[in-house]
Amino acid sequence: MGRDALTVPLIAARAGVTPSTVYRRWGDLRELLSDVAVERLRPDGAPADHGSLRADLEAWAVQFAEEMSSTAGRTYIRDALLGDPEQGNAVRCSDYAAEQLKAIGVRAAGRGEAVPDVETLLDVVVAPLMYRILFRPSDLSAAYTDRLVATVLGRSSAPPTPKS
Amino acid sequence: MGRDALTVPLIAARAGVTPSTVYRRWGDLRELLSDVAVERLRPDGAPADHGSLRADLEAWAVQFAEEMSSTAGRTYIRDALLGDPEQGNAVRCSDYAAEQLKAIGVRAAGRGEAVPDVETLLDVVVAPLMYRILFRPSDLSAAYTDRLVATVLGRSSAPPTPKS
DNA sequence: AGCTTAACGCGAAGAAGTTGCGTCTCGGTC
DNA sequence: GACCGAGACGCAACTTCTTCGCGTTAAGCT
Repeated sequence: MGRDALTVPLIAARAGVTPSTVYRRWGDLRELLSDVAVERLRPDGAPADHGSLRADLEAWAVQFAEEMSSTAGRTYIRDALLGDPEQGNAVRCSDYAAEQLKAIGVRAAGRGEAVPDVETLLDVVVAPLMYRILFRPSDLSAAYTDRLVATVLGRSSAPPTPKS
Repeated sequence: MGRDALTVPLIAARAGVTPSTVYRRWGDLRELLSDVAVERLRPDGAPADHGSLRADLEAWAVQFAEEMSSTAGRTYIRDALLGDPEQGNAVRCSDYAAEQLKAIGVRAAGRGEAVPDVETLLDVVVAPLMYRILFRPSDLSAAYTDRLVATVLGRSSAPPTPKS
């Protein structure tokens, strides 16, 4: 069935309940889709270990870019952003990325590597990717993501203001 | 009247036409709001001249952050993003920022200053601001925007890959 | 066992979205 | 100057979604 032809009565029928139940629980189709989107955007597991901070970040960024820039990914992002005016679901999406980056950072620190702040990673790697996905149809090639990672690694790797 | 209580029949009545006319022309309330949002997000005029590239960028970034992070601004951004699956309106918003940055850059070049690439400015200054506005409720203080500007000015100011 | 609370189904009423048809106006053409 | 085609709009009927009150059921607690 069509994605944008989705309606609350259809979902209710599929779920075996009446539409009023769905309306009472979620109040709106957008809120429901927003919750669904957040669930779909949740990362599967811990980011893969490639042996070095740079390799981990590059691999993660490439995968992130691919998933988020796909048609399905962009739909989920838009749904997540739209359905919740309180930004709760948007924050959740950002937290997913932050958690993954945090895990990569902890692992790198275990290897003795200098690790950039998560906030810095969000600003330098995630934000440009997301901005381009949402606002500009551009190529998010591995070369581009690698450049972003190189930027953040070439910079002050241990900022004086740790977050935790 | 309530912002989210807006409906096509209301708009049609205000415009003195029948709802079917509005539906035929825009097809959807979201598309209409998207077009309205883009119009509202259009910058008023050329960015102010403060005598130096750094001052111009800082002033522009602060104003941009204030406007976009306000309740009205975020609503417009969301409307613009949401109403157009083809991303045409989102691209338009990004182009607005790019044009402003371009103007600042041209002016700085006229002064003999080294000017960062517009793409770089978008990645380093605009993207983090927009990402935080959309995904993270954080303070977009002047200190933060200044730090973003300092980052982009401290970096390679004339990348080897000019865009135009 | 009896009570409270929350959730659901049901059905009606209201509002929004959709469509086909007729009319009008604006161009261009003979 | 009259005719004709295209596009846009109003009108109205129809479908679908959305909301709401009421009665019922099931779960948890005393």
